[in-house]
Amino acid sequence: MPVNKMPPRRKRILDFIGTFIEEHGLPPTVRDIQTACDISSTSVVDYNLRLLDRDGYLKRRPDTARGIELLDESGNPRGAVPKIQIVGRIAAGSPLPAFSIEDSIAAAEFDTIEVSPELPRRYGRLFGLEVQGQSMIDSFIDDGDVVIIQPAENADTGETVVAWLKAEEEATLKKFYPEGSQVRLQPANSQMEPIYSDADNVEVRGRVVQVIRKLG
Amino acid sequence: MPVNKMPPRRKRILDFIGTFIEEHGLPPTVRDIQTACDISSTSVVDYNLRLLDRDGYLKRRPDTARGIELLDESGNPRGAVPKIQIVGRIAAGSPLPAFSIEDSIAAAEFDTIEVSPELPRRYGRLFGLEVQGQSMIDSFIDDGDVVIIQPAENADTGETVVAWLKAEEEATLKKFYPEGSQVRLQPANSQMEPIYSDADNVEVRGRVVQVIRKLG
DNA sequence: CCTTTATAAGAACAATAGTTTTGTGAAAGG
DNA sequence: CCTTTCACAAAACTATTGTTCTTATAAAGG
Repeated sequence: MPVNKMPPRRKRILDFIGTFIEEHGLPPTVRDIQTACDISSTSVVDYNLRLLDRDGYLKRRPDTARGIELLDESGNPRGAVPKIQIVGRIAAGSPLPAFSIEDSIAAAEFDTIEVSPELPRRYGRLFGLEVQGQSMIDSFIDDGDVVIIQPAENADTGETVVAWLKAEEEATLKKFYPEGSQVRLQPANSQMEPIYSDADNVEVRGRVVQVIRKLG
Repeated sequence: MPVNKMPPRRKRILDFIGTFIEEHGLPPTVRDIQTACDISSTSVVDYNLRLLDRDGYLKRRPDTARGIELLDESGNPRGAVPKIQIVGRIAAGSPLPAFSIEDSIAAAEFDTIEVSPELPRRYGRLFGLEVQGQSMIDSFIDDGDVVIIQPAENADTGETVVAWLKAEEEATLKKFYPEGSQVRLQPANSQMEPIYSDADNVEVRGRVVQVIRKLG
């Protein structure tokens, strides 16, 4: 059952559980839900929780007080600190690592970076790349910076993307401007000159969502 | 009672609660703690929980299943999404806003930014500044970037700091190198020249912990 | 009209889980 | 030596909270 076609009462229950956890730091009891959602019986709450469980919105721990755990779209526990895998390094002239998420999960040898929970909430599945060297200097990106990327094969005009230039075998981080059969790749730094390339030569690998520089 | 002088059993209980919440998404019961920490009676768990509560390590909700909430050093609930206040804007030539946290809390009109929970855990109290214009271009910092800062009056050699130049009435973000009665302020960009100033003229306002650039 | 299904209600039940009471031994202070 | 405090233990008690059973209603399908 999709979230937009959910009976209002069930949606209300689901929402309440989220805000309750947010507010109190622990899940609500069946009776908490009952009173908050104006339900006359605990059995009705149980009934709806069972359906929400069945449809993958939450997981219930049987015979456990407050044994409710909210899940995200992919079935993972929500509220867990989002750790984003740094699947490789990006540097002009060096190929990008495989973009397959499955590969990344299989090989658990990658570094991770903690990000704000807001990010996965807004953008879904993300991955990170560490910038090596000062090849991205024209976009204010320093050696060691981590760019958080949402996988994508295409981008809107003006979006900052990870672009792969086939002929040059070069990855770069630029603003994306399709211009007919050409593509203009504009550095964030307005003092630098854009790159023009044939549209066939440019592959968008993902949208850049955030750049993080750790210091100290 | 400081955490390093805590009886081992109590420390073990505190640690267990943390990992349990991390793993299960809800706090443990008294009996969960009992078995995990090899304690013979629930009353002993209760006894230690009471002391941990008294000393500000956690908060207990009476008569509530799993009513344990871990607190951080400042007494705020842990696990809550850390929202950091952007207390003002930084730009060369314009004065910095007041650094008093109390003022910031009083005036609730500020924007906030969500960061990784790791940050407050490692650095304690933080605040944010939004960079205005391209005055920090020499440190790879763009217009609109947010710098996360730990308040501090002094810094170690080589740390990146927010420095206030009294005579120039100018705030800047540089690496800090004290050299006798002089201070060298080195941009992160190695191609740019450092600033030298009299030590009396330089006030450290805080250490830069992270730089965040939002895109998309 | 009958059957099925989804949803809801009320009440009672049973398991889970917080609290209390009583007691013990060791260490500290006088 | 006595008292107090701290830390722990065992058992019983009570409150909370998940679960189940029975019944009811409305909508849908035939």
